[in-house]
Amino acid sequence: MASVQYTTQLQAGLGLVAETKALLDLWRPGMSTRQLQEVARESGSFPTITARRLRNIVNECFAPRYLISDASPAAHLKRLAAYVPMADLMQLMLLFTSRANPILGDFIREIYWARYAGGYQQISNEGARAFVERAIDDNRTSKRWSETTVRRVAAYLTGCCADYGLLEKGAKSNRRILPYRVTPTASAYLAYDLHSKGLGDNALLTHQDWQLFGMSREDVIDELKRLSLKGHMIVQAAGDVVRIGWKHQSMEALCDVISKS
DNA sequence: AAACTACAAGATGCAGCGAG
DNA sequence: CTCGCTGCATCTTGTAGTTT
Repeated sequence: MASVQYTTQLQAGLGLVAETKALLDLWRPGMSTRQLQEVARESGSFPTITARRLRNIVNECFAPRYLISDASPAAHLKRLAAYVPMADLMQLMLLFTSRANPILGDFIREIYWARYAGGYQQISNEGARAFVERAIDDNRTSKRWSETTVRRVAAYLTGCCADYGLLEKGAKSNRRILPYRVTPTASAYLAYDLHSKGLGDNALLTHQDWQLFGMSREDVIDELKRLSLKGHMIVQAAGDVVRIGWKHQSMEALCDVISKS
């Protein structure tokens, strides 16, 4: 159990799909958070947004999600953005947003997929609220949140899921669960991402990031086998041991191959 | 029963504030 | 300064009451 603290950072912005895409266009490798903020302000891409709000979006949402690890997420997404469908980008945004905001990742892993598997039709903000209250009881927050903050963070969790396509959109307190499945682009990216971080082939299969997409170890193996048909890798499964032959030399190489397919 | 209206309740965008 | 939390304003949605 990663005992990372939960924060209310999601409140600075939920999915921000369109804003993220616009910022990726403006961002250049090597650009700092502050520079991006300035470029965005002067670009005219955000005519209706105040400087204060832009600071929220860039510093509290874009930077923690995509400018970590030497900005590699931003660099990769920028490479992909022009070529791959929005649905693929949104899955990767979900991945990075969940890593930046552990409360969202845990909510998806523990509540969303449990409800999905249980055959429920919808998830309510009340349900999300119960999750938040339990987290506070478990000392996952630095202090006990106020009543309004609990209610709002609960709504942000479901709202963010809606932005990324896991739940029905719109301002609702009870959202329908939508069919959701990892795409080949997202799974190939995640597999190579974990590999490039130094995870062994077997440890990689059970990494918690797969559970954002509701995938068990066996689901991951099946998915990697499908990817092998596309030539991304070679998978050898013998009993409990899995060996993967990695075809691409780097994340950059993978992104280029995906873009050209 | 359907359509319309008015109002309450809820959701979200935004920005200020205190702590460190 | 940055980070994390919360209050406020606005917009959206649900609903009760009224009219057709």
